[in-house]
Amino acid sequence: MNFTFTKAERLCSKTAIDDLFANGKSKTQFPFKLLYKPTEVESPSPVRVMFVVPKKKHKRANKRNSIKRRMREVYRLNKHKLYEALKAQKLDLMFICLSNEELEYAVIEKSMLQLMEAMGKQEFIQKNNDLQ
RNA sequence: AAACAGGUUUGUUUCAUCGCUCUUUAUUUUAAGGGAGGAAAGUCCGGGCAACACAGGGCAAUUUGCCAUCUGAAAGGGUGGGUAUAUUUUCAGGAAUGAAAAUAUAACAGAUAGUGUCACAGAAAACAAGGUAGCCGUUUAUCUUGCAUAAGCGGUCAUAGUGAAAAUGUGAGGUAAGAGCUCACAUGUGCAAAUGGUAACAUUGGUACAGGACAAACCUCAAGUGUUGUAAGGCCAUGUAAACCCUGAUCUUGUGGCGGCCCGUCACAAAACUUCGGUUUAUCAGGGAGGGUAGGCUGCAUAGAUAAAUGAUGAAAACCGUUGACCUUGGUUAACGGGACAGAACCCGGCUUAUAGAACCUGUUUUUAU
RNA sequence: GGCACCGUAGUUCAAUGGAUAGAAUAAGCGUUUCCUAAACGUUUGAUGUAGGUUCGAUUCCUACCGGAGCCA
Repeated sequence: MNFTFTKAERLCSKTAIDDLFANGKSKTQFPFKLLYKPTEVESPSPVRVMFVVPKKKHKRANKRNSIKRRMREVYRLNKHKLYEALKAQKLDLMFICLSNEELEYAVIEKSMLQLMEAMGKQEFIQKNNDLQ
């Protein structure tokens, strides 16, 4: 099992980000909101992901940084479950923090796992529908 | 000794697992090494660096402003001194007040270069002015015949009153009453001088004057400042417009007819042709306006990226707090809890603001002892 | 990252250094009406925070806090 989190697994292109904001679908599970969109772009990783903590919610840069680091850590340790659920489907993801408070690791882990689980199911169903 | 306030310094350490970023090495993921701060923050100043501009001088705009000295590239900072104001203490005095000392504060050049402002109240707010208070003189009237009352005219600003502020204070002379009107002493300011001091400034006598505050109002004086900021700037890729307008230079150039084209020839000319709708009007350089692109490299670092690394989880040690136990009155031990402010984005130097805990220094208050 | 700017009633705006900080609108109460609206009357409500200059500060200066903006 691979726990690395390299550059290819992150969503870095400005055009892709704009596209995700414009055309992506969303799912909310409070402290977080998830934007997602299936893609056809060729990349070595099945999922490209990014993490957002808005400046409106957290004024101080060190607090934004620490929340982003915890979110990234949760994703890094649990991404293999999402990969198994997705199979060949490729996906762009964006996690947005909605909370005003500084979140603990356990809270982040719980709600992000729920979101990723739901994402796996939803994409599976959608893929089946496309096949039918 | 405790509490509080201010200042300076410091700003936890180690291990395990899983990771991130950069460099070098390897070349398919192997090894080695580097990886946040005192403020990285605010962007308040100064500089480097870059692009553009630039004969010289002035104007405008803007910054700084007691003196000496040290530090610094500069901005700024340190130390000492001077002056002013405030507070406290002591001394003198009946008091008003004065003198000395200590502490704190000061954007602390100029209000006698000029302009402006000073609400309300008040007679008057800076060229002084002059009232239905008051004081004084005088005219008329009254009857109580007076050091009277009322009215009018005039003098005056000491007294009262207004105000944040009322044209220096005390005493004497002077006067109808008064007034720097005059004199003496004092106070303050300007001028030139002497003495002390590197200087700011202080003291002394001379002379002229009596002048309100505000420059954090304009301003004056002295000393300085070219403008814009790394999203600057340079290179590459992608993409478009080979079209339009202006200027200059060059050339026989442009348009139309004929010969299939290159090209040649004929006609006309800044206009030519036309189906009367319109169509066409050379090349090069510079500028304008418009269109397109929405990426990368560099700038760029002995930390260093470009949706932006420096971490997450667990454990231990030291420190602090609470509770319990033991010996005993400050130690040991157990459990639980705590660790601030804050995260580099071109780099330095300062300033400002934030900061748990620890150490040191200063001040205030309380308690105890002498 | 850099550069420039703004904070006044719940809202939109005024106010030359002179004060009880004004106007419209909103909100509350009342009058009118069978009731509501409209109209009329009335009340409440503010200078972002902290210092300084000044007799006096929304205004001038300094430091913070907050909010919008520009760059190729």
